[in-house]
Amino acid sequence: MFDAERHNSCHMSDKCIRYKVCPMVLVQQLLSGKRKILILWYLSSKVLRFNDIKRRLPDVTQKMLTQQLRSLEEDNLIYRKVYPVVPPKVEYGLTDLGERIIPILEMMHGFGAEYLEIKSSENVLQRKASSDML
Amino acid sequence: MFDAERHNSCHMSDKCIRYKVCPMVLVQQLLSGKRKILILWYLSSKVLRFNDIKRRLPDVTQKMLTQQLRSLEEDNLIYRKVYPVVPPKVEYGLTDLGERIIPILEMMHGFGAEYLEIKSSENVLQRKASSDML
DNA sequence: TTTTATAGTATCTTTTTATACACTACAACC
DNA sequence: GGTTGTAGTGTATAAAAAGATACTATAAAA
Repeated sequence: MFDAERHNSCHMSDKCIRYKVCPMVLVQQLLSGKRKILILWYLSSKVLRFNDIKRRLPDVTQKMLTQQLRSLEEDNLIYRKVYPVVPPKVEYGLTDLGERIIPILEMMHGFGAEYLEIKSSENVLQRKASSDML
Repeated sequence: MFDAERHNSCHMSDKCIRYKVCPMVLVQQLLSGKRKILILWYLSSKVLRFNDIKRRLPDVTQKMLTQQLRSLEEDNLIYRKVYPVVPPKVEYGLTDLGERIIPILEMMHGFGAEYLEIKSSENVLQRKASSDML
């Protein structure tokens, strides 16, 4: 495993020095999962049940989703509320800590949209350039 | 692989509808690597050479770092500039597109710091509570 | 009566990711 | 003449992540 405490060579080390772990290394660890950002994003609009999340992530297996959810729960970014009913009902939502990520998620969404805009305009230019060559 | 085009069940789908891919799914793909966020973070302060980055990521092997860098380059978030000298010199830096991520990285850093604050104050409380029980 | 739905767990296999280690070129330094 | 440094590549192996599939309980609906 990647040992967070061993490196603190961040260019904000003046601000980081008070922590044993570099905040950025921590964030990298919290968010580096194949679907964690998306799960947080879906939960940022409302509380969802297990299958609600699963439906939004069509290519995830139950096992993997459970794993990712447990990991986010361990990190205290989401909570898990079990209703003792049959059939089972389990709700997932952001914790107070998790809600602090929402503005970051919103910026990411904005960035993704910009990225797509730029890429598509590049493609338009490329198509134009290659048709000009005919 | 995880097929970005197959899901668009984002709660911002009104804004996403113009794209084939949900911007958030794209961002998840761009950033989900074990060290991508950190690499971008280090490059956001200045242009770095291969070994400069490697030194900042003590637990990464050359091969893995090369792989991550190539992937970021493919996604057009970083550039790679080779100087034809001996010994070799290669510089990595953020592209224009990559620079647009900087504000997100800065917020992440802030979030990480908050997270650590909260966690450490919880630990203080925990330690206090358990010592009170003696 | 059979089917459907929920939120999982258990087991096995495949795929992906990561590691260790050896090797390259050539200039400059000792 | 031997060593060091750079930025890699190549091969083999080990570890981790992901996937497929089958299975659970029980209520309610068809």
